[in-house]
Amino acid sequence: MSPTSLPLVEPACCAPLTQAPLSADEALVLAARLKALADPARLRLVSLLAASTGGEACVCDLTGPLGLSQPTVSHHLKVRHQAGILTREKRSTWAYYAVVPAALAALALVLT
Amino acid sequence: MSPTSLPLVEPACCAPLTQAPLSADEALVLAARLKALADPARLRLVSLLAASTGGEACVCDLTGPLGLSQPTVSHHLKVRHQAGILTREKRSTWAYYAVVPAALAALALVLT
DNA sequence: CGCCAACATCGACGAGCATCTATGGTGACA
DNA sequence: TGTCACCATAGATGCTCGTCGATGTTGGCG
Repeated sequence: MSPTSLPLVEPACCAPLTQAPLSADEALVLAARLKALADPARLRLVSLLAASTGGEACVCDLTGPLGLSQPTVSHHLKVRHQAGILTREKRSTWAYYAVVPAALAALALVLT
Repeated sequence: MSPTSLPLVEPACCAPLTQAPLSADEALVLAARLKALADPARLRLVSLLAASTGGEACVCDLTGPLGLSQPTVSHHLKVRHQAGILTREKRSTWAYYAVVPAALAALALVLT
């Protein structure tokens, strides 16, 4: 998809699915956001981050529990950061990622 | 994945993502359910069905608005029926599909 | 200044999947 | 009983994407 960032939080994008039929464009945006979560590794990433102290963790803390290589973890983090689901903060050598609660809430709302 | 049906409604499966870290198995199940929605055509299917009178529609009513061939629509409906998101009722010549509201609600709950 | 650790990027490979055309099965109706 | 919709299945194809190894970049430290 687009290599640039995809604003997730601000517009609720669409009304709940069960209200009005989705346009092709709206469906495209929503599907992209759901795809950002519809993967075992990415779901575990979210829960690992959320359960960490301070709600954040660096890449090196995640490769172990996930059983994935460092480039793969870094790739997932980047994709989901672009989707607006994660925040990224670089402190010296380490890059700390955290979950954006509003992003998940917005998706949940669409499912009614 | 398994060719047989996948029970979606009954167990909430997992606690909200932000509570406890997900096991690999739980993540697999959840991801499968999210993937059943993470596609533009399938999202539009849900909204079309939900917005129809009586909350149901037959295959021939969906191919037009979706712009997809009949086998493709039939395929999507089958997959999501197996995922527990849709119900199927055959009346004479037509096959009517409807949304299971509880299935969407269960997914929304996991996103907290 | 030189070395090392943490992270990002690149290129490639393989699995999974959405879609199509063609075909089979089934119920309605004259 | 023959014909015609409606729907499901089968097989094939092209694309997306998750994953990896290799390499580049940057900041800390002796």
